[in-house]
Amino acid sequence: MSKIIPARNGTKKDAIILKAATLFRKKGYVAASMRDLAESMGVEASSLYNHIGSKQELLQSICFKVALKFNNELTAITSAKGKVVPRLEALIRFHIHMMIDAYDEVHVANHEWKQLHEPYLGNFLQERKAYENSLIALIEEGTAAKELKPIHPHVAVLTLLSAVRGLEFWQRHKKSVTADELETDMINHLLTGLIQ
Amino acid sequence: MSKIIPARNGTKKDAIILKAATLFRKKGYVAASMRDLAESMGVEASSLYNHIGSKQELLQSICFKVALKFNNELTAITSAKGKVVPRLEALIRFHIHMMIDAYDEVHVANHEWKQLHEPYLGNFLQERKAYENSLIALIEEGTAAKELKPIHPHVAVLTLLSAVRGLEFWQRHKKSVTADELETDMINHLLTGLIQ
DNA sequence: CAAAAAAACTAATATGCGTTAGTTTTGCTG
DNA sequence: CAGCAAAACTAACGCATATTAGTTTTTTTG
Repeated sequence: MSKIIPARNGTKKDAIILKAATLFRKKGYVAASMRDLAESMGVEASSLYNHIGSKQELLQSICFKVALKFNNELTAITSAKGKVVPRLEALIRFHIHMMIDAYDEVHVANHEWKQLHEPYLGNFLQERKAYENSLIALIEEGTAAKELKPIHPHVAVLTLLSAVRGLEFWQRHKKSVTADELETDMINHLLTGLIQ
Repeated sequence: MSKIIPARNGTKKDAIILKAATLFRKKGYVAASMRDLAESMGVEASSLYNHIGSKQELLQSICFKVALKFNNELTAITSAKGKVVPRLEALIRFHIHMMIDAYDEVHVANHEWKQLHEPYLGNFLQERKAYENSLIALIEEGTAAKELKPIHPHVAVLTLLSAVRGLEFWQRHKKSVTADELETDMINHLLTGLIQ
């Protein structure tokens, strides 16, 4: 018999959620079994149920924890005063840092939300939509102030969000590019383009 | 009893693969069952096996069909003569068109390749890596010719590929932005930036 | 140190899965 | 229309799954 070790500054439940995020990222939510998860914690599958309600609850915790963090940051940024460009830059930097600090959880929220049950699925999509709309408003503010080029704001948001989401593929290049270089180059690319 | 209707200019197997792509995109490969697939074709699950080898084979067909199309196009573009920028532009346009014409299959190849068994998983990743490397070489060519800004080519490729991959989220906005507007705006954004 | 609570265990349940075997129906071909 | 191949069907297999029930072990508490 082994024991579940609580997460740093957290409960045993938190520890399970963290391991679940790693496992769900690696294998996908459906393909990852509770036995896999239990094994990775050195425990039998049924023992997990002393701490959690269900497998689905784990996914919900992960997805909404991530959503909350992004929402808090975006709210701070959109409600701040000042030029749009530096605020946009701050948001991109935040996305990059989230992808580095909470890689597994962000990855799972991005890829496995489909497996959420109702009403969580609907809530999650609604939060995403709201996030997108706030960002669209920020772009429009920038275009109106002539800080940004005239561009269809939906397209700009799509490009921005997709680009930062793609940071999940960056793990492979960690050796050749540092996080700082990445940040600088990506922000430059997204804000000022590739062409000399 | 119903019947499987062959794909236009194709076999019944092709028809199954097409439906599988749609189903795998909607529910994910693991969550999608052969019974789901059969039902969507108006047939019993076991009947599918008169035409296909296995569920896994369906995923393999989808992933490698997509990979082949992308590889062919990139080979044509990288081996062409001329300036880098218009070639890069052509590649981005190709990605956009693929996402519109073969949405389900591209989506599945992008999201479900993890579920490929060896040696297909290894082959697929190798093809992706080669694709990325060719694109990096193209960017480096552009930087050397001073057509492009000095940027870490890994970052540029990551940003470009991620942005076009994100087109899968565009279905929602089809009403407010046409494919042509999307193409123009995204290419402008990626090549010349957002800032006025 | 005894009682109580927490958390592990074993065993089992019901369900759904991919796939196979064997059989029947359909539809083409001579 | 007979014979044959293609393709559908029903039924079942073996296996993995999430979860529950009941029990035992460990840890905490008074």
